[in-house]
Amino acid sequence: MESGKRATMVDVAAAAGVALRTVSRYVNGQTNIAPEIAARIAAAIETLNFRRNSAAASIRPGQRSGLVALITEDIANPFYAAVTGAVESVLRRHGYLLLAASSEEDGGRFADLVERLIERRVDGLIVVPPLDPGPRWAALAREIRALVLLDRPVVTEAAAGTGTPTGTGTPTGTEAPTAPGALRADLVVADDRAGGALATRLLLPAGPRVAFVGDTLALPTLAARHRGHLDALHDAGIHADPALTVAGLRESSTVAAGIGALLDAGAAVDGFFAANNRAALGVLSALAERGLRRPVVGFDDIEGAQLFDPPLTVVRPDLAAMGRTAAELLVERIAGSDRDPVVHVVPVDPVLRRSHLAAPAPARVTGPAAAPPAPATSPPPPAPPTRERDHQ
Amino acid sequence: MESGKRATMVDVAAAAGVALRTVSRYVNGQTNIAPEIAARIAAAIETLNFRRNSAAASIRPGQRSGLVALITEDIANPFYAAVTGAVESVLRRHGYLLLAASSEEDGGRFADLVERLIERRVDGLIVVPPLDPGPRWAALAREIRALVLLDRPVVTEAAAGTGTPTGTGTPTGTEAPTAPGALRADLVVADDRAGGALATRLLLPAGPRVAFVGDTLALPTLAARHRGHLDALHDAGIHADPALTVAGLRESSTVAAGIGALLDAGAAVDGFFAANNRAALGVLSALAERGLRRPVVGFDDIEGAQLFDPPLTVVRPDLAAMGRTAAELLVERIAGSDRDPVVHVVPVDPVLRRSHLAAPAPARVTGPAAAPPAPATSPPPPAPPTRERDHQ
DNA sequence: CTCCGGTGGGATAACGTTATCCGCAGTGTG
DNA sequence: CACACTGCGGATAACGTTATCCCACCGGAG
Repeated sequence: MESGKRATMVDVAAAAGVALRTVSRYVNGQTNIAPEIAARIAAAIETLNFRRNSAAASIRPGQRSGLVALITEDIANPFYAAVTGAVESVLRRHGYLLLAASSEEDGGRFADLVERLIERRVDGLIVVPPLDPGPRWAALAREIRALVLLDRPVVTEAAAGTGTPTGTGTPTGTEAPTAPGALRADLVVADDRAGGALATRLLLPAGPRVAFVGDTLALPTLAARHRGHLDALHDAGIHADPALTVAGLRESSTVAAGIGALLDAGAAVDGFFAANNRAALGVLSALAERGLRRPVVGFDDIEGAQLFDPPLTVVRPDLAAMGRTAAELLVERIAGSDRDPVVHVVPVDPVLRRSHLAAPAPARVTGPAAAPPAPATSPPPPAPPTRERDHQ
Repeated sequence: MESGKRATMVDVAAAAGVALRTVSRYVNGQTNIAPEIAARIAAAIETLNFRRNSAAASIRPGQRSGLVALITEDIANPFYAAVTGAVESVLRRHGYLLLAASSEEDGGRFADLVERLIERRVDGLIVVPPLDPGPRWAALAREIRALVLLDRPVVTEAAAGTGTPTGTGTPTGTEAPTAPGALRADLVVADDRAGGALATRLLLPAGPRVAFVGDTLALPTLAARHRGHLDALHDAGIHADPALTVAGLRESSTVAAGIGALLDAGAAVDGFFAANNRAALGVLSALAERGLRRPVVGFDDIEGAQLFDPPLTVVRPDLAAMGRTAAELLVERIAGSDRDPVVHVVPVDPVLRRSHLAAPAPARVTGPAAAPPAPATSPPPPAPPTRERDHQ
C-alpha cells in the first residue's frame, strides 16, 4: 500500500464505482452529491490513501497556486524572523503556504529567487528589497500580480528614471502615492523617521551632542531614522555635528571598534542613538569594554534587553503588525483588488528602561555590585508612554 | 505585453519557428541543439518573456517538485530562526525552495500542515515534531519519502506500541538505531544530555544545590537536559534534591514568578541551570528584581547575553550545524539514498562569561557602578574551552 | 399519461510540461 | 557510389486535475 505510486482521482473513481467528475466535485466540496455516493467516495479515498495533487490542480487556467513567498535579507535575523512569523500565521489562516527565502542583500541572488518563484507561479510576493536589487528586478516585479514591499521602499529604475523612491514621502499615516507608471506594489514600513526623532528626543536631556550610529545611509530605513534624528536635533535648535553621524558600520564588532576609536579619541558625546540592533550591541560593547556609561537608545528591541547593564531603552517597531499588515494586503491583492497602492506605516513605540538616562555618577567603583531594585539616583523617566512589557 | 496570459513553450516554439520538443530541450539545458536554433529560441523567450511553469513540469512522473518544507514550533523564535536560516541556505544551493511553517506546538495544526504539504508533493520534509503530534501523524509520516526529524525525537505510536522514542539512546556520536518497522527518518538533535551535564558541572564549584529550571520534561529535549543535569550531580556524588527541579514553566514570566516564589521562600539554592532561553530570562529577571546574585548557566545563547548584568554564561548548541546537517541529510535522501536512518548529534559548547561564577561579594553597593574590565575578585574560569566569540 | 424542468453524474477536452517514438538529413566509411 | 550510422527535430501521448457539455433520470404538474 505504501510502496508504489500514489492513488489518483481515477483510481478513487474506479474504486468507488463513480465517475472522475464526481470525485472531483466531492474533493472540491460541492454539495450536489448524493449522501450514499459521497460515502462510497470517502471510503475509497480512505482505502487508497488518496491525496489530491495540488500542483496538478494549479496548472489549470484561473487556478491559484496557493503559494506565497517572502524574501527577506536573512531569515535567521530575529528582526525578520518576527516578521516572518506574523506573515506565515496570517497566510496559513487564508490557506496559503509560505515560501521563505533570504536574499543575503545580494541583488543577483535576489533576482534569481524572484525568477524561480515566478516559475513556481506564486500567487503573491512579499519582499524586503535588497540595497541594490539589480537590473533585472524592475522587469521581474511587473510580472508579479500581487506584490508587497516590506520594511524598505525601493527605487524603481523603470519609473521614468526620475529616481523617486516609491512612497517615501511623509510617512505619517496610510496614503496612496499613486506614482504613475511606477511599480504597483503596496509598501509596509515602520515609522523610521518618527522613531529616529523619538529616540533622539529621549537622549537630548542628557546633552545636545547625540551621536547617530548605524549601517550605511544608503539603506532607506537607516536614512529615514537619520532624518528623524536630524529632525529632533533641529527642533531642539541644535546644529547637527556631522562628526557625530557614524554610519556605514554593519557588523556589531565593526561598530564596537568604530565607537571605541571615537571614545578613545576623547570625542565629546552626550548620548548614542544606535539605529539598529547590531549598532546597539556594538555601542554597548564599546562602552562596557571601557567601563564607561553613556546614555544609549536602540532601534528595535533585543531579547533580554531589560537585563542589560544598564537595561537598554529602545524604540520598537511593531514587527508583528508589519508582517500581519503585509500579509493582509497581499491576500487582498491576490483576491483581485485593484485599488491604488498604499503605504502603510506601522508605529514605533518607546520602551523605556534605563540606558537613555544620564549616568547617575561618572565615578567608578571597583568590582561588580548588585544594585538594589530602584536606585534613588535615577530620576523618573519623562512621560513614559510604554513601560517594559514582557513580550514572548 | 504584461497583460494577458503568460507565454507557453508552444508560443515560444511558434515564435522561434521550431518544434515544442526543441524548446523543451533548450530549457532543460540539453546540448544537442544547433547554435543558430538555440539563438532563435533564446530570442523568442526573451521577446515573449517566457517563464517555464515548474508546477506543470512537476506533475510528470519521476519529476521532483523542487519543494522542501520545514515545520518548526514557531519561526519567530530566534532558536528556530537560526536553524531555518541554515536550512534555507543549504537547500537553495541545491536548487530547492523552502516552505516554512509553524506548528505552534499543536498536533492538529501540525497534521493539517503535513497533509497540505503532501498534497503539494514536497520532495522532502524537515520537522520539529510537536509535543503531541496527534493520531494522524504516524500514518502521514510514512507517506513522506524523505523525512528528517529536527531537535526532538518523536515517539512513533506505530512502532509496535513499545513506546521507545526513535533514537534517544546514548547521544554521543553518529549512529544508526535501526528500529525495525519504525519511522524511517533521520534525526538531528543537539547533545542535550551532555549540554545539561556540562552546564551543571559549571555550576558545581559554587555549591552542590544546583536547581534545574525549565519547561515540561515531557519535551524530549528538556528531559535529556535534565538527565544530563542528574548525571553531573551523580558523578559529583551529590544526591539530587527533587525540590530543586522546577519544570513545567513555559513562559519567561511564569519562570520569573516561580523562581521568585522559591527565592522568597528562602530556599537554599547555590546555582541555577536554566534549561532554555525563556527559563534563563525568567531566572535572571527574578534575581534582578530582588537584587540578588546567584550563579546561572543558560542553555542556548541569547543575543547580547555578554551585556547582561552579569554576562550570562551559556552552553550553546550549534544551531547552524543542526540546520545544515538536517538539510544535507534530506537532500541525500531525496537523491535516492536508502541507507539506514542515522541519528546526528551536534555538539553543545560552553560560552563562559561570568554568570556561572559565585557572586564575588554578597555585600550590596548602592547605585549601578561601572566595573573595570577585569575585576580581580573573579577567579579564572575552570578550563575555558570556548571563550566569548562574537557570533553574527 | 405525458411533458418539462431540475439535478446529479458520465464522457471528454484542456492546462503546460516532459518523454517516447520516429523520420529525415547529413556524413563517414566500405 | 551506396549503405549505414549518428544526430537533431517533429508529432504525439501522457501527468492529474478541473470544467464544459450533455444526457439520463426522477419528480411534479398539466
